[in-house]
Amino acid sequence: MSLRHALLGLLSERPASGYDLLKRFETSLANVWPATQSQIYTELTKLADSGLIMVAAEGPRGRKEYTLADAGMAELRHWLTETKPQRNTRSDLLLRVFFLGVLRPEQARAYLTELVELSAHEHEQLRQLDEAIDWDDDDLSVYGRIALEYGLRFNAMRREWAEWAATQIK
Amino acid sequence: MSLRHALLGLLSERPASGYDLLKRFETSLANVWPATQSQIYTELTKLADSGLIMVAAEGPRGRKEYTLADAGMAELRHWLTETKPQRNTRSDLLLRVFFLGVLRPEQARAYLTELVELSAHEHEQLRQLDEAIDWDDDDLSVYGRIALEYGLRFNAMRREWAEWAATQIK
DNA sequence: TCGCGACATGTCAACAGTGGAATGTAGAGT
DNA sequence: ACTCTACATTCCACTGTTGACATGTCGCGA
Repeated sequence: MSLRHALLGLLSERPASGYDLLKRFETSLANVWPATQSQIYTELTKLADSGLIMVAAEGPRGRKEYTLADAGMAELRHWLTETKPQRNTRSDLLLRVFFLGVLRPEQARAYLTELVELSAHEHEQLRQLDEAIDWDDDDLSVYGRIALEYGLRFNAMRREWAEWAATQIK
Repeated sequence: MSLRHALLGLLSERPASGYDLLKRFETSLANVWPATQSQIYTELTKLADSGLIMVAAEGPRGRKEYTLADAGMAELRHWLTETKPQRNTRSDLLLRVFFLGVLRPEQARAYLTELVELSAHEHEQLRQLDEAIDWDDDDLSVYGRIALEYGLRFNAMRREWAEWAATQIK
């Protein structure tokens, strides 16, 4: 149940409406924890019901601006410190690798080459994002930069691995 | 819907019962596509209903041994070649990093240090697994080895990243 | 002033995944 | 003969995720 914590986390930075949060999911969290509109609105209602967040203000188009309640902040901290990271690794990308043996060698190699390109492409996207943002010294910047660096290193690693893997076939 | 393809993939290697497949999920696929018992049995029934697999033999304890049908092999090949890998990246581990700012610096650093240890531990487990298996030249070995190498590189990367990240704080 | 795009929320059906309970059999060792 | 473990399947309630549909408003530019 990490979606609720993602929402609490975003609200810990500043108050926001469901719509605002949706936008922020699409941009900053898209690569880490994608969420749909329906999921976000449903979860916000539940969070408000259980008192972890509150409606602080109502705006123009039925807009409801939520803020983090004390209980919400406590829950967020608890999630960050007390709960152990659970292995959530589910990768259809890697799953396919296990079964490449049913294809002809050149098809298998083609799949790995696609992965090389995919990784290179994603790496480039992140690099451009990195350049576009002017990083400050605040928390958001420090941890945002750390998360982005993960993406860069991950894609570099995956690219090299796929290149190596292609040489292993046949 | 990758579970069905994972099952098709395993059955492409050799016929098996639900119980057999469960064991193989627990060992070889656990790090890539975890699945529970209930999920596997349900999916096998659906696959048999739609004619992608067949009950080839019935054994001792109500055991049903499934084999891949031609249609199943076709579907497996289709999945491997035609469908593009979809970004399934959902990482609660990385999600937390975004919000480490709400903690005190030493707590944030502690989290990253935990990640270093986790990565080192998983790396070691995979290294031992690598040693325990005597790799042949067959398809299973080649692609199994490639997948395992991914795990090794991934954990090495994550470890270095977390070590670097810890130095970035405060 | 009219229309369009961005803002804004809510609901629903369907599917995927989790965890546990219930049930029973075959075979190996004592 | 007995018991225990591994084998083997089915069902169920609950939560999480997806995608689509429905509905409406504000404010800006032509």
